[in-house]
Amino acid sequence: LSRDRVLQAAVALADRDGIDGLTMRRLADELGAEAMSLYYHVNKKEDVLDGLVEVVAAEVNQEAGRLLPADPAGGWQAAVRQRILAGRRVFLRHPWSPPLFETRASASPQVMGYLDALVGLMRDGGLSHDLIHHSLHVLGSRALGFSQELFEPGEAAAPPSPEMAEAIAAHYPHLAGMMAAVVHDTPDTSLGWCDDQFEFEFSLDLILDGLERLRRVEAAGVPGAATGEPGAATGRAPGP
Amino acid sequence: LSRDRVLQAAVALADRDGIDGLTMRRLADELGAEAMSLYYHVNKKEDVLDGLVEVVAAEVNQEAGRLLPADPAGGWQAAVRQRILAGRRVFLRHPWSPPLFETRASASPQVMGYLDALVGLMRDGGLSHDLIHHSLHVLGSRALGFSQELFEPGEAAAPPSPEMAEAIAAHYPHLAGMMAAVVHDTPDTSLGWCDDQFEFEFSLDLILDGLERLRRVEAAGVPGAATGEPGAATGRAPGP
DNA sequence: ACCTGAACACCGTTCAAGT
DNA sequence: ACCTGAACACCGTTCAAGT
Repeated sequence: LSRDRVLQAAVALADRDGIDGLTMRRLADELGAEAMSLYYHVNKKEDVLDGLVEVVAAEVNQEAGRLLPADPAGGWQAAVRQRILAGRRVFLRHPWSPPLFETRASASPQVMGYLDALVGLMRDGGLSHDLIHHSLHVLGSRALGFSQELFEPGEAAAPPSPEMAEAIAAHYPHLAGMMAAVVHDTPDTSLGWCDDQFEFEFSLDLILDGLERLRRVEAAGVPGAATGEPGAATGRAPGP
Repeated sequence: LSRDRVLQAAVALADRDGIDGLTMRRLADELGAEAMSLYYHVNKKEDVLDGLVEVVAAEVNQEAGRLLPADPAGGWQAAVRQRILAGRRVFLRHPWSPPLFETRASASPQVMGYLDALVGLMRDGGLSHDLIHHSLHVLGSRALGFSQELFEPGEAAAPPSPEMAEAIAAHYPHLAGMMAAVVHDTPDTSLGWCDDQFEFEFSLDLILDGLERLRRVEAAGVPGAATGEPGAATGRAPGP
């Protein structure tokens, strides 16, 4: 019994039963010990949860570490893209972990290390520190490899039944129109009308593309011109 | 005592004590009743949490409903932007609610109504249903008015102490460089080196701008050309 | 119809006690 | 040094009982 073994067992338990199934008592059971024994290796349950973030983030770093150098033709975007998609593969294996990262990422050395490397890739690509800072805000959790969907994958992703669709159409005409059009236009994905991997990559590319555009603005003009104020960033005229 | 009064009290309690302070027993106390009385008006605690999403989302719709029509010169982006920023004002008042939305938005008629109107605005702006669908994925929770930060506002947002900065610099050179540069470049915001409102608007504009660009691609070319496959969206050549 | 008390099955955690 | 049993203060929830 050790802190490490406790954390490994906790990951396994969460993978199997979800985060709600992770209980100090059940965790101890899993290890063939009494609940109170855990407290010799761990301060509180909070400490276990912090440790889980650390373990999963380490897995992300390991997955990212296995990557071959990205095709230079793809620019900094290709390098960032493949790193983030590597992270995503890990989160698909541990779907209970994103909510944990959302509250605890800031405390994790492994996460800091991951982001440090990501910032390095962007720096190599010629982005200013200021633009990189903004990019971390735009990416949010996507920088790590997951995104919080409003309608979680698998639920709204399943095609609604006809009578359900009818009811939706009556109250939410625009949503209904959108759903009908999407299902119709992409029959190949109609078993679930949202392809999560596709949408993740689409979103990531849209953001990386926007950042690259700002990099070019910076490179061409006055430093800070691209990031000085909202609106300026997108070329809109400042409001009244 | 009624379902409505229970939910109102729950919002007030969460505003005051946070989501962890929201307990069936304490909620009953707040209402001058016994814990078990609540179960006459509510099925389970889950039902209360669903209700909270509904109440907050209704507040978002109310805030959005008060908006004047956006300046037509700003295009669909101005309309979407002001609607989303209205939502954000509500979430600033109820900071405990985003995690709830992340798991329960799909069940909420109020959220559906909000999104329906948002889709309508984009439709008016000439975006295809397909592009609108992607845009909801890109925006994620930002469509509603909040974004999940990896480093939560207020913590990493405070400038690190000198010795802390030293330690960070040793292990995370790129992060340290970024932090130093950002603090140096924007001394006016140095009391907290991230201006959350600015970053939210910056990110939102970057995304809306990317979507508008795709709309123009669609308008100019073959339908679906802008959204057919990852990479195509950003003009990159498809990978091998 | 609406509310309640007692009770049950769980939590995380403390603390004194074991080896 | 490491583990444990009993106990405490809390949970959500059921159920029979009150008015």
